Amino acid sequence: MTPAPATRPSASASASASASASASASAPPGARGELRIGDVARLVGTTPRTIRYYEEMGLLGEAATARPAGGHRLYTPDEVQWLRELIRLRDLLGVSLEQLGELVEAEAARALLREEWDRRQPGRERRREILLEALGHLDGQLELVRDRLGQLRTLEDELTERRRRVKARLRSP
Amino acid sequence: MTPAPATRPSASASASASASASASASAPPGARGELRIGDVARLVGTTPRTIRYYEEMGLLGEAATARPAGGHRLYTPDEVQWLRELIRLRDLLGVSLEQLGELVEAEAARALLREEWDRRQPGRERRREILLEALGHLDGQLELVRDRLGQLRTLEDELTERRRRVKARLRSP
DNA sequence: TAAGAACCTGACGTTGACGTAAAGATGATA
DNA sequence: TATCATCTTTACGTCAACGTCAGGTTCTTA
Repeated sequence: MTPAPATRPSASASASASASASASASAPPGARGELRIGDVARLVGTTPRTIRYYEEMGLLGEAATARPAGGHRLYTPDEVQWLRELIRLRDLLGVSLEQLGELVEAEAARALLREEWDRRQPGRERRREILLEALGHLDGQLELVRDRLGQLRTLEDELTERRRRVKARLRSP
Repeated sequence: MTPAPATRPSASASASASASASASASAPPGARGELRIGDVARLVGTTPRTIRYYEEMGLLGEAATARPAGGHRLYTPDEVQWLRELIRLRDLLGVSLEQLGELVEAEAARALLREEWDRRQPGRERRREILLEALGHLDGQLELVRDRLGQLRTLEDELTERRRRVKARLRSP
């Protein structure tokens, strides 16, 4: 249901790709490509309530929490993508929201660091630090994913073996 | 919509094996290899309450539901194994107990058929029927498992790619 | 500018998957 | 045979992850 690979902008001042040509033929809500909570919910296949709940749980970083004038929440395409990833991890890894928070809290920190990165060029040493942290974070997620993959592969093997046996008995009574 | 992850705190206590170790200083409870609910719970890493709940939900077949004299539940090794599989599917696929029930309800039917198989030799035609049903059932499970596998592989690829980029930037600033 | 759609913040309700406590029956063991 | 661990049912409690309703505000559009 979510075919879009859409990798996170892992660094550099990319940011571009303003998805202004989004669905409905309406004026840009946030003067830029920002979307309102209802549209975001439809896009990622959830409800506004859930998004607010995730914010309450601290799963959406500072940026997504910040509120523009008027009090209505607005989300950049990056934030929408971030939400998608959260949901994907939730569904595929089957972790609780709290575990999910721990799992990605480094990611939130990374977003902050990225800002620092963009604004004032950090020194060589600082850059290394930031990149290493991102690396450790990715390794953490990868370990979880690979663990799951291993278990699922084992299960697949067992099921396949059973299937093979049933088929054998179908051929030779 | 949400598959609702298991509320269990620690992932898997497993601690399988030691099937005979528990029988070290105790007489066989069910005159055969049958175990009582507490032992079963320890073996599969859950609680008696959960096992009773699964029975209540109809996840344990007729056999496991049948009660010997005294009213205490007794489980054969096969039934213990069945419970293990249920828990594994629950954890790995992250499905609700209701979905789990649908997913394996054919399995329950299969258990009944197997009994029939053992007791009176079914005719060639009937055997075919039974085997074909088992096959369809296995295919159903396999499809779900493989679907999950595909999604997880995609996720792994994406994470690996990000990792690669971070490492590249670590080498060449 | 007036209406209606969408959003806001509480705050209480719901559902699934169990936990837990009570009061008594059963089983194993000394 | 007494004692104690384990089992039984019944029933209420809990926790996460939202759903839903109320009363008010903001946006968008005719």
